[in-house]
Amino acid sequence: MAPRDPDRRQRIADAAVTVIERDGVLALSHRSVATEAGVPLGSTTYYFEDLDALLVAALERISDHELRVLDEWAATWDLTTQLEDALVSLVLGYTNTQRERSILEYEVHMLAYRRASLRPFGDRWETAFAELLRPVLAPEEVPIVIASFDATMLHGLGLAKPLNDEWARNYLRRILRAPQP
Amino acid sequence: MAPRDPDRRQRIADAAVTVIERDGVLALSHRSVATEAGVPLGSTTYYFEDLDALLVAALERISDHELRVLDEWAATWDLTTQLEDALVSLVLGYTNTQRERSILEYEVHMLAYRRASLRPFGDRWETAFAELLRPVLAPEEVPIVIASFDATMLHGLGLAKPLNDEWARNYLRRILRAPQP
DNA sequence: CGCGATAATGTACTGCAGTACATAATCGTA
DNA sequence: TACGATTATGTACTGCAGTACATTATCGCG
Repeated sequence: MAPRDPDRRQRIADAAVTVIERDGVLALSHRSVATEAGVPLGSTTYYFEDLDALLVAALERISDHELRVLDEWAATWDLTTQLEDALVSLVLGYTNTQRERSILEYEVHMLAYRRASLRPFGDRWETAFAELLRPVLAPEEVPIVIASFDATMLHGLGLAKPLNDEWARNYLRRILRAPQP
Repeated sequence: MAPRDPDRRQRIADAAVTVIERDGVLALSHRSVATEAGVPLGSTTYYFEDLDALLVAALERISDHELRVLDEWAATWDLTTQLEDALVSLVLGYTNTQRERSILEYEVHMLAYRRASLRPFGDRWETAFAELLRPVLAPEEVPIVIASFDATMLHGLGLAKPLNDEWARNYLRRILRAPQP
């Protein structure tokens, strides 16, 4: 028979994303997701082998979304000539208007240290970011700029107040305009 | 009556530290700690109101230790004249020989975003670090240098191989020797 | 129209965790 | 030495979570 509700699997995965974003990765359970999605408990176990599969599906969706945002960012700026502005804008967008999501990203990064099945998600975004930077930077500069991006992000997320535009710019400028040794 | 075993509370807290370091914060439970400490289950609930109290006690001990390490570091180097070398040495020490501990530090940082009771631990180390840097840097440089430290740490922890000495030095140098705007 | 395959569900089983608490052990002191 | 205050323990209770699985619903198709 054909599925009665062909999107159900996706809807469950979406509910998982919602739960994770709202309450953190720890709050993920078959039951919390089933409630969130408005489906019976049996559905979540029917569509996902076990909890890990559900988590992976949710992280996949989150990750996909993040990569899309990153591509849009790359399409908006001319990275060759506007790298500094582009990076500042990216950082501010994340820390000030995508705070929850960004925290989640780093949460996953940390989780990945302990749970091997999450390892890929820790790297996916960073790899894509590196891909975008590669054409406009010397190869050895890429990890340096990425590290400086992380630094600005962490600083911004740690603040109670929104990240200051000039602070971010100043930090990134030091890296980008540094004299090569 | 006098306590039969006056150090028991400490021993339990130590066992909690061991569990957390070995298996992560998620693995912490009354039972796992009791087993680790070799005490009956009743002991952990006797000495600690609830699991959160136990977690806090463990994080306190970890935090204390980290602050002591930081003080030793500050005493070893003349930060006024050797700041670059000192920072490189600190980063390498953490990423290459204190890897587990360092990951744990960032884990707690992330947890603190969600659990209010852990908030203090996210900041304690950073505050102490800032304290040490304040005398040798312009005030506005302090958060910048801390951010660069975090950047180098994250980069180092993300690598499969040990962090490269020269990479860390190069990164930090860009921040420290940048021309002031 | 009915039948079989597939989709979907509800429930029950198991294990673990936090916590409460009645009970026992211990030791200073009168 | 006996008592009682305090320390310490074992166990039982409760709730939640993952998972298995028997059962039911649905729909395409002959």
